[in-house]
Amino acid sequence: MKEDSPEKKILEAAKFVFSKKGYSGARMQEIADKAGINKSLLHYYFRSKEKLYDHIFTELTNEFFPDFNKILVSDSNLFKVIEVFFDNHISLLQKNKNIPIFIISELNNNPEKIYKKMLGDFAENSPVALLKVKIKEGIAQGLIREDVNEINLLINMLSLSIFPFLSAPMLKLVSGFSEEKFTLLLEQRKKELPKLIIKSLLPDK
Amino acid sequence: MKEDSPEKKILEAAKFVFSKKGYSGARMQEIADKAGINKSLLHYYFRSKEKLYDHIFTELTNEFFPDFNKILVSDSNLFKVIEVFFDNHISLLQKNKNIPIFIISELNNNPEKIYKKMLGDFAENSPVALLKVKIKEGIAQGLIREDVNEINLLINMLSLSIFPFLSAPMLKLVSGFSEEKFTLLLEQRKKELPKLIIKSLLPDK
DNA sequence: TAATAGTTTGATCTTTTGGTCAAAATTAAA
DNA sequence: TTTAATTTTGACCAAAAGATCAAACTATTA
Repeated sequence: MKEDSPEKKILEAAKFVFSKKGYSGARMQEIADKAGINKSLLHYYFRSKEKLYDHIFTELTNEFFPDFNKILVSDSNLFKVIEVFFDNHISLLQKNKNIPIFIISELNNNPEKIYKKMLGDFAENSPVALLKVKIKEGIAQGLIREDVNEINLLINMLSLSIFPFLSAPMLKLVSGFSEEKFTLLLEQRKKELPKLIIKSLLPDK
Repeated sequence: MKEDSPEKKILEAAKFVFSKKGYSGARMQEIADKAGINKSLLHYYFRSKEKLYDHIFTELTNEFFPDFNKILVSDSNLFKVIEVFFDNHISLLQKNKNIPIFIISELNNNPEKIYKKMLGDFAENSPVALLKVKIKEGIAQGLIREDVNEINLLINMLSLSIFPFLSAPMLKLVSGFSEEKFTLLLEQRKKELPKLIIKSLLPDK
């Protein structure tokens, strides 16, 4: 498909508008305008708003979930996995800044849709299961506390990497955070967060 | 205002629908149905959808931001402040489970609106400024590391307490998390998260 | 109790918005 | 170069959704 073909332009525009305003907030007219084409052409290529949305949904989740899973699949130990996770996951989000708000919104409006998608993408190797194995190994080696739990760990890791992207608009307003300052903050977090999480796993004393 | 007055019923219904579906996803008809009244009555009491939304917006943020601020205003030391924060903040969110998604969405569609609200509510005593003072005290006493930064600390605290509510629908699907199990998770986090954060602040060794 | 003010409703209007369609323009094929 | 297929457009349609209004109903009060 050519770079500036109508399809490409539509998909790009739709991705932008849907991910920013959600399904109900998005307007076909706005997408058409942004793509520089007639509204009818939208329906020519993608029969309906819903079909177009489904395209975007698939596109966005496809470029996100598999990468997300790959990050956790690794043969290194838990500490290394955590280090790599924050670096890769935050980098991934930097390339798709509005994926978090999109997925969180979708999750609230259509939990089943995301769930089905995840079932397909994660199948056997769910992040939760993977973490569980690594944790068991760590405990067996006496490297981490015995009460470490995979769900809590995953929630903490996801919280810390995703939340800044959800609150980015606020950050930008509050502290006069420029785009560059935000980038700096993220780079700093890529290094600090693994330390923070690992410290919390270590046995006391 | 009486408990079951139309106004009350409308506000309750509107709060539910708006916070679940957002402004553009909400339907006046649905609000009317949920309130058990005629759609015209909605317009009789609140001239327009936007006006009604503004009411809800004010109501939701009013019951949230001031409490949020109160939590951080305290004369105890940083560690105590952190402990109290997680307990109170998570409890507050438990009583308003869909506030996080509402505010995050609003933040993305209308950053200025939230910003103005915060400016009014926080005025002089911004949480950021308050944390900064506590951190300085802690550093002066040699209790915490010297490179601790108030923005990062606040982001971490907010991330860890808010994110579970944003991803609750997923949790409920993935691990067959029931409402009770979710509550249990939260109670556990109220105790674990202060430890996690405090550990990350302590000087090495 | 009669009159007035306030409340509630159903019908209806208007605007917004997703969607269709025939015709024009463009590209590909014969 | 003519013909056929494909793409693009503008005009229009229909449904959805917010808003209005006069009439009916209820409560207040003079």
